[in-house]
Amino acid sequence: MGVTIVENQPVERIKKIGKILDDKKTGTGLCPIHDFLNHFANKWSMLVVLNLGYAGKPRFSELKNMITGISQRMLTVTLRSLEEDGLVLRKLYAEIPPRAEYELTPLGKSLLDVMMSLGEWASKHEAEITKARKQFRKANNGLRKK
Amino acid sequence: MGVTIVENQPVERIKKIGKILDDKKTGTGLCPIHDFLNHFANKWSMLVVLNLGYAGKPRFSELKNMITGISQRMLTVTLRSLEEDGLVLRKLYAEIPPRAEYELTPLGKSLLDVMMSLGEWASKHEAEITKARKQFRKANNGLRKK
DNA sequence: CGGCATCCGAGGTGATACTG
DNA sequence: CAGTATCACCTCGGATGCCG
Repeated sequence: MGVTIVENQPVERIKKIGKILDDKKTGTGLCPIHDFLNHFANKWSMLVVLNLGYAGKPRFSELKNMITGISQRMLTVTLRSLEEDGLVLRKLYAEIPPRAEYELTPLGKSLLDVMMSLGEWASKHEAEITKARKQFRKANNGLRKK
Repeated sequence: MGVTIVENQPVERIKKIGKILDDKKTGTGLCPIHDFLNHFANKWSMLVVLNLGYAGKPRFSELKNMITGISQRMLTVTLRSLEEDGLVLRKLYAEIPPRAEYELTPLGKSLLDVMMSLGEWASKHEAEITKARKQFRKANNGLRKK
């Protein structure tokens, strides 16, 4: 029987990945996903997007309270970055005291869908990963250790 | 009229996100997605997973050549981390010269699906983001600048 | 309240050299 | 070939203080 060929891996999938990876260079010389990750692969961006999707139009302090462990600075920086990328819309009301509202743009909402998939995956497989980590550490205890 | 309620945002989606965010704490006191991101939110992990999904069972050096810009060290570290999380399987053949093969575990393949969604999103919206960035910079030139 | 500027330490990342 | 080890950098991210 066919040992390695195709296996249960659809050829179509391979093509898809190839497209993601190769895609006409972005001018930066990187594939789109790479370029995307450069800006977006940090733990706060995704959490902010998810929480914005959850909350609707939270104010700055509301958002800060929602996201466990985030500092004011990081929330500011992350929001600014997302705003710059066109994923988040910032509305500042010139009131006293000042008020700011944040919400996802349509582009941001489209990303939210993907983020949700990722979140659901994490939620679903979290236990598996934790288990794998323990096994790994047990198996390699004193082996690959320094 | 109901100003903020529901809007065009399905209630079901809100519930889903809430679940992702709140889920019974992971023991670390963080929601699953947060915990996941702590280990996984760096630019290399996702690229390695995607390339492994693409290549099948590449050797170390093959993988290194596939991923633009990654250093030997970072590839090693990333692979080790993924292996520890149970996403990647490493087969080392005791030959001369040595040979190592890497492949995704079933768990890793399930993540691949999600990564592909992310990759397709990035590929699809990359131009939009680039455009948004330029606009943002133009609009705020000398405004929010230092 | 909603930021921004600054300082500073910890850790991520790369270059280089070495080993089995 | 497939790593490990060491070092040096340099960005990330927290703490603090100030402003509109």
